[in-house]
Amino acid sequence: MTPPLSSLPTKGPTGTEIAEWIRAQIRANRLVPGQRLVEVDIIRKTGGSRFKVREAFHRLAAEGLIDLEEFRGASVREASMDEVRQFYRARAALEGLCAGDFARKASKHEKERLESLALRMEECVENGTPELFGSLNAEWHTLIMQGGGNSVVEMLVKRLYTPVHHLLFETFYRSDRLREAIEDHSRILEAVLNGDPEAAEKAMRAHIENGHTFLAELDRAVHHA
Amino acid sequence: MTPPLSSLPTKGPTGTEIAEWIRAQIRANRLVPGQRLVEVDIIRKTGGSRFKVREAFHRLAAEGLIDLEEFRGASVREASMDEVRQFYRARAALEGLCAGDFARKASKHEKERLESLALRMEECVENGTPELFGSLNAEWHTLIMQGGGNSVVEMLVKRLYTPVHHLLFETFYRSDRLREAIEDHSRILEAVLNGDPEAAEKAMRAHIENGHTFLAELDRAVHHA
DNA sequence: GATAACGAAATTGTTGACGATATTGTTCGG
DNA sequence: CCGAACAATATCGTCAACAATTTCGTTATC
Repeated sequence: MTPPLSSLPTKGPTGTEIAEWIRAQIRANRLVPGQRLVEVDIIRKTGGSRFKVREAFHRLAAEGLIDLEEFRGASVREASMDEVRQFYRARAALEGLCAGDFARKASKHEKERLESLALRMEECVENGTPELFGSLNAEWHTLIMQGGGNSVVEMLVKRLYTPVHHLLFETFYRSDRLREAIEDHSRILEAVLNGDPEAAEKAMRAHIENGHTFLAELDRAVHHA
Repeated sequence: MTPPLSSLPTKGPTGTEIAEWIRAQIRANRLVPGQRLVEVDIIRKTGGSRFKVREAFHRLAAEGLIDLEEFRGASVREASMDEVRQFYRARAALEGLCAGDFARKASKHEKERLESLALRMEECVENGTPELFGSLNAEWHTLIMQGGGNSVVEMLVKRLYTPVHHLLFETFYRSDRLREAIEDHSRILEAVLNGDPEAAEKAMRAHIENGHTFLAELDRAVHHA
């Protein structure tokens, strides 16, 4: 067998990659809840084959990120406000667990990094750079989850984030919520520095519940208007 | 509106049904960790087409229940002991959350049902009927999760159960573990009857952590032999 | 006897075509 | 002008055939 020419470089994306592309689109709010995902469009935009696109669809459907209806294709799943509440409560329990573990076994370097992130986020609030706050905040939560040493929980939490990512992003432009978050963070940081797992868990759970409360009130205000 | 499954007589199983069949096989320990899943075999045993089987594979891979390797097909994922620990810790946090919510808002009927289940499980230990204990135990946990009113958490927990179901099943034949579980259950029941969410959460978390401790010691004993 | 090279069989990856269904557009009658 | 029946298009579901790759048994060589 002589595979004559090096025809390798023209390799399309794999199903997993397409799924990640779709997830990214959803996080970036370029695909909004309820929007239909037409196979041909995805093929055009990603270069993948129809087969791979469908593979991606099934994976995302299993994650609960999209709906698959017979002969009607895929559409971005839209979470009800009650479901959003459930997402936040689940995250509170899981990230609380991680925060406790992190307080239990964080290294000196990790603690310093956490403190540094907290300081930089405070600067963001003063300087009015919410986009930077968002990425630092993601780093903050990732650091604690990875430091907790439970990759299963980390994956679960990531899946809980994606469906509400666009909502979360809005809150970064609300300076009152940011100030509240800063206070939450300092409480978490203090508990971690003191090596107090229970306090860290409690503070993290409160932090996330606060985030949901803010979101719920925002939604209620919009609904009344 | 929805012409579901039964109204289509001469049609093979859908992808979701095949996935559920595979899950059931894994839970029943008829498919053991590491075992390869050959497409043709699944087709023969379920009557589904190859296309549907692959659809099921991708769903299960997204759940993390099977591994999918290029040109090497699917195989039942085997969890390391460390991963099993992470499963149990995640479950402890999530089911603890549900137990708290359940204690907060369980109806009189639900409380009675919980008490009844506890009594019947005690009888199982005395009568030596571990299979029945297993199904009652499943009912117990399901009741608390559904009563908590968080279907998102319920789904997450179910996915955390499946990969360790065969291990869990073994423990039902250990009367010492069963007696320990009975005591855990009575503590949870008491907290629920008292309407004490924090105690209920704490007791549930302890219950599941105990379950893992037992499993870990069992594994250590086997490993030393 | 051990090892490497080879080839047949088994298994999975991919593509394209065709039927089934939903969606949209059009026409007709009132 | 409006609504209902009908036709055209778009989109999805399924399957069968083919290509690519691994796996495993066989043989040749040292």
